[in-house]
Parts: sequence; C-alpha cells; structure tokens
Amino acid sequence: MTTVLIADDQPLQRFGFRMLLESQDDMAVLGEATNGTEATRLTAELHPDVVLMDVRMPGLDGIEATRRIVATGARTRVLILTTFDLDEYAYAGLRAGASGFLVKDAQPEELLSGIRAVATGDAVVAPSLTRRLLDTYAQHLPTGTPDDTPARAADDPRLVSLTDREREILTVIGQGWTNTEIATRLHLAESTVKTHVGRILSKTGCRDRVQAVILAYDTKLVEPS
Amino acid sequence: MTTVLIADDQPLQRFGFRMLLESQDDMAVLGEATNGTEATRLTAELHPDVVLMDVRMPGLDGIEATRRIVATGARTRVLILTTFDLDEYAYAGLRAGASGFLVKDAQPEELLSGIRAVATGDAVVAPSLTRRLLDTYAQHLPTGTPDDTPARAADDPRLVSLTDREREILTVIGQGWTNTEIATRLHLAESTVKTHVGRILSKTGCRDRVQAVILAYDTKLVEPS
DNA sequence: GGAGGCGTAGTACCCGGGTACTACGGTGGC
DNA sequence: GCCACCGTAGTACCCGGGTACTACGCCTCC
Repeated sequence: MTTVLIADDQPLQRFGFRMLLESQDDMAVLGEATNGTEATRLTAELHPDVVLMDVRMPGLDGIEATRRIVATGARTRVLILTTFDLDEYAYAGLRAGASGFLVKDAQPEELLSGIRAVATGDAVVAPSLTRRLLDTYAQHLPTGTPDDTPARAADDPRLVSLTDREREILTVIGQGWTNTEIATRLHLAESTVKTHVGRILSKTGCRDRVQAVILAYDTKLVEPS
Repeated sequence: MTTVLIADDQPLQRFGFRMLLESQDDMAVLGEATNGTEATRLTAELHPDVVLMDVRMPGLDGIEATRRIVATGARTRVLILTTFDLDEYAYAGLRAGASGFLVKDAQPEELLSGIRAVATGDAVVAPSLTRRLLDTYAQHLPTGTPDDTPARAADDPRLVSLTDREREILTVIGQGWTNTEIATRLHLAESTVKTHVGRILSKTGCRDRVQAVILAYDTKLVEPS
C-alpha cells in the first residue's frame, strides 16, 4: 500500500488527484495540504510514502517545501507536479531533492506509475523535461575527442535557464553587492533589481541570495580572489 | 593646510582633538560628526583631507562609515582611532579601506604626524598593531626553505582573530545555513547564533553574511563543490 | 582570587531582502 | 499581426538578519 499526501492550492485539482488515487486499491490518500507549510507539517505528522507536490502555492511554495521535507531526512519521497514553466522549475525542484518531476497534463497512468516508482525509491522525470535535461547535459558529457576548454562553467546546467541579464545580476550578487548597490551601479530601480533577484532565485532553486552566492562560486561564475 | 573632520561620539574626545589640531598652524578642523552617518554626509559636503574616525559610534560605526567614504572614490583619507580592542577591529578597518589605524592613547605628536602622513597618501598603523600584523603575516611570507603545506588557508590573516567556535559558525554560514538552521543543528539558541554572527562580522569587517560567505570561499574555509 | 576571554542567552528595535502581484514597451519568431 | 519573452518598474507586505545592549557561568592565567 502506497500512502500519499496531496499538496495543491486548487481544491478542484486536489479532488481530481484524490479520485484518481482512491480508484487504485494499492494507494491511500493520507491527507491534503493547501500550501507548502501545511505540506511540511502534515508530512512530519503522517509520514506518507509520497508527497504529490504542486510547485505554485501561496506562502511557502512547493520547491521550498520539498527542500524542507528532504532536509528532515524522512523517507518520504516528493513528486513535483507543475502545469507548465518546465524550464523554470525543473532544476529548482530537482536540486531541492525531489524524486520526480511531472507535468499535470500527463496521462493518469503516467502519474500513477510515477507515484509507484518514487515510492520504491526510483526517480521519474517528465519525458519533455528528460529531453531538455539530456540536451543540456549532453554538452558536458565526455566526448571522444579530448576537450581542452577548461570547464567553461558559465553555462553550468544550473544556470542555463538564466537570461544574460540575470547572469549578470547573479555575478554581482556573488560579489556581495546589496540590492541598493546593484541598482545604483547598474542604473536600475531597486524594484527592478528585486524582480531580477527573485527570478534568479526561483529559477536556480536558491532559497536566498546567500545560496545564490554559493551557487555563483560553485559554478565558477565568480572566482575566489 | 590639512583639513580634518572629526568623527567621535564623545564630546570631550572631540574637544580634545579639536584643541590639539587647532594648535597646529598647518591644520584646520572643518567640522565634527557624532556618528557614522553624519561622518559620511559631512565628508561628502566638506571634502576634508582626513577624517579622524572613531570605531565605536552609535548607529553607523566607524568601519562601515569608512567603507562608504572610501567607496565614493573621494580623495579623503580615513584615519581610524580606537581605544583598545585592537585585534578586533584592525582587519575590519583596514579592509574597509582606511589609510591608518591608531590607538587613542598615542602621544599627541604621533597623532599629528599620523594625520600628516595619511593626508599625503601614506599609511600609518599603530606600532602595537604593526607588530601583530607582522607576526600574522610572517607565517605567510615565502621562506627560504620550500613550504609544501598547500595553503593551510584556515589561518588566513583575515580569520586569525576568530575563535574556534566562530570559525565553525562561519563555515556553516558559508554553506548557506540560516541562523535558525544553525541554531537547530548545533543545538543553540538563535540569539546565541546571532551573537556569534555579529562578532564574526565585526571581526572580519564583513558587512553582512553574504560577504561572510564570500570570505569563507576566498579563504578556502569552505570549498566549491 | 581577581581579570579577562569565551560561549552561551536574552530583549528590543530597525531595515534590507524576498514574495506576490501587476504592468508596459521592445523585440523576435511564427 | 500576434504572441512570447525579456527587461524594466511599481506597490504592499512580512520576516529574517543585523545591531545594541546586558548578563552569566566556566576557564585559564597571573
């Protein structure tokens, strides 16, 4: 028996999932959460095998909730669901420690088999995303011919979804600039800077600018001095 | 004529400095500031040759004020003064871009010659501090015998004044932990964590934890993964 | 046995950072 | 010509981080 917690802010969506899952005699829905905080709490309480996690939720989003659940060390697996915006959240979700990433317009059978897969410790990724992941990673796989480009790390997988401008901003974040400084020195409104920073964080799955700095160093976007 | 701005929160101290400086016919006191914010503002207004900067001031302290003044690119030099706590602030002050660092119990002549020195672009450091700086750096100077220790960077000059515990905390800051996480995982009260973090920032001269992360990477306290 | 350093802890306060939105002009692709 | 993406900008709101203090038990060193 696979126990599942549903985390989605849309009641109708939750209802659909519940109906689907309860139609299976090897699955049981332990509860429903309407936001990330609730998802985290209920997971700690109910210990489901799998959390079906929506990305976009008010308050604590699915990515961050995933991170927290994984951080507790519980054996609960998280399967992230999203409507679209694949590129946007894929890395974030997987970095957060999710066991899978599916799109909501998947066939019901795909979802069910996905749940069964992650419950047993496997991982699943939506085919459309798998493709993109492969394309991305392919450039970084060892080739037959020796590759002497010394880790052109600026196009690290974790950064691919960033626009040039965002990468620029991430660089100066990595140099320790505050939002105000970025605004002044780059001749931008502080609100614009915040918009950029917010998008960078969500795309990369970083919780805050501190982790963004770490990412910038890890990807060699900025180098230790 | 060397023009000077006095920044100190103690009226009596300011008075003493003013008297001393005005007794010299090659020096003029342009004004007095009682905190860092005022010091920054008055510097921008009056363009003194030298700011005599106290470290401990309410609100914006002397270190941060120094950083801001230096950041403006003005040709004003900052000479930092402190009562004691040399180790504590020395690095912070020098990293902030100060041209000098003197102790308040110095002889009046020392102070005067110090001011003249920094006004002409030289740098001065209190002898007691010089000693310590040398001791610190000496370990890092190239020796006659080849040194095969691969940059045991944990005792980087910028970190020497940190206690073991503080270094520990800095490490996890560098790993992106929030104060709450540090408190939980290290079994501490959050207030304790904040105390540690505050001391780390003031000792290292970092403005905030973001810069602390950068420092942690630069000193190889934490390594890119 | 005092002094000082260290690690711990607390309170009160303020501000910058981050989130959640909306919006709008430019540009490039279909 | 329209749609999607990008860069820009704004408002409103909340919270974590940082500062400024005080305090106390434990060591170590003189």
